[in-house]
Amino acid sequence: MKTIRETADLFDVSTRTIRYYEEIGLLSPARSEGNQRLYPASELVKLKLIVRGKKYGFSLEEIKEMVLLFDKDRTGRKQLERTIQYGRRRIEEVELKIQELEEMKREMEQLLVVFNSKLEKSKGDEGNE
Amino acid sequence: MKTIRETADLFDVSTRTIRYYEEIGLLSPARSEGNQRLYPASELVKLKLIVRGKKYGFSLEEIKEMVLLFDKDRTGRKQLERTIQYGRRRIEEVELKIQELEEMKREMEQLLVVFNSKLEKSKGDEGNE
DNA sequence: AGTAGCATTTACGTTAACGTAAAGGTCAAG
DNA sequence: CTTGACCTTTACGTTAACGTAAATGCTACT
Repeated sequence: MKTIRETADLFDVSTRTIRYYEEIGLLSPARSEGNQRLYPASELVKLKLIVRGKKYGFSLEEIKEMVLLFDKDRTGRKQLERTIQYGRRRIEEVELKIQELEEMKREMEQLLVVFNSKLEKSKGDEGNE
Repeated sequence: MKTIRETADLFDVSTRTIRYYEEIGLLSPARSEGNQRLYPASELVKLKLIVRGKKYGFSLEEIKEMVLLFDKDRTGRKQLERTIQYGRRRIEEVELKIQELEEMKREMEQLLVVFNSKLEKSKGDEGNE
């Protein structure tokens, strides 16, 4: 059970950020005798997912959907099946993002090729700059 | 030479968005006789880069750096070399993003495996729900 | 039991990336 | 040459995701 400060340092975020995530229903830490927040391992796992999700273009609202899916104890079979289905869709979205980033990378590499050939050409005429 | 509306429709963004990109120095369209914006192919290419960049987690400030690199006519050799170097770094960043997204995907798949096994278990005791 | 360094809630402030409205100019069709 | 659909600039409004400050409570150590 880590304090809010320890948790913040662990993920390199501010305590305000952590409290904000609680405000919008993403985290629900335990409390100490004196009402101070205490983060068990399960909350740390959630925070890790949040931080990573943020880093790669998901909004907190989107992340919320994802995290809440893997959060509640899904007892009913139907619920479980739905969760799995929804999870698969999310994974497909991530795959799409990866593919488009790869296309972006290829385009940028193409541009570099163009610039490189310009550079080669300019090797003939030394003397300017 | 497309008008601002045609351009907006082409990329599915608002005209305000396009004007905003001009405000912050990302686009510089031509002008008609009567002072209306006209977008040649080169500006459309830039806008495409911007839209794609946005979609995958880059801020407009970051995109600005990238776009401006491939924008001005880089005449000097030193400038050209620097541009290429900087471009390579950007590509590495994109590669990193891809890798971390792939890790994210793997983790999500792991979670699905866990849920699937839960589902299998619950297949034994039919009768609830 | 005093105090330094944490924590709490409440609430206003900030920035990026636009949205939206006002007041008016431009352009193509008829 | 007059509409109607587009365009212009100016400027204030909005939302997400926190930052920051104030007033106060808790905790660990000496």
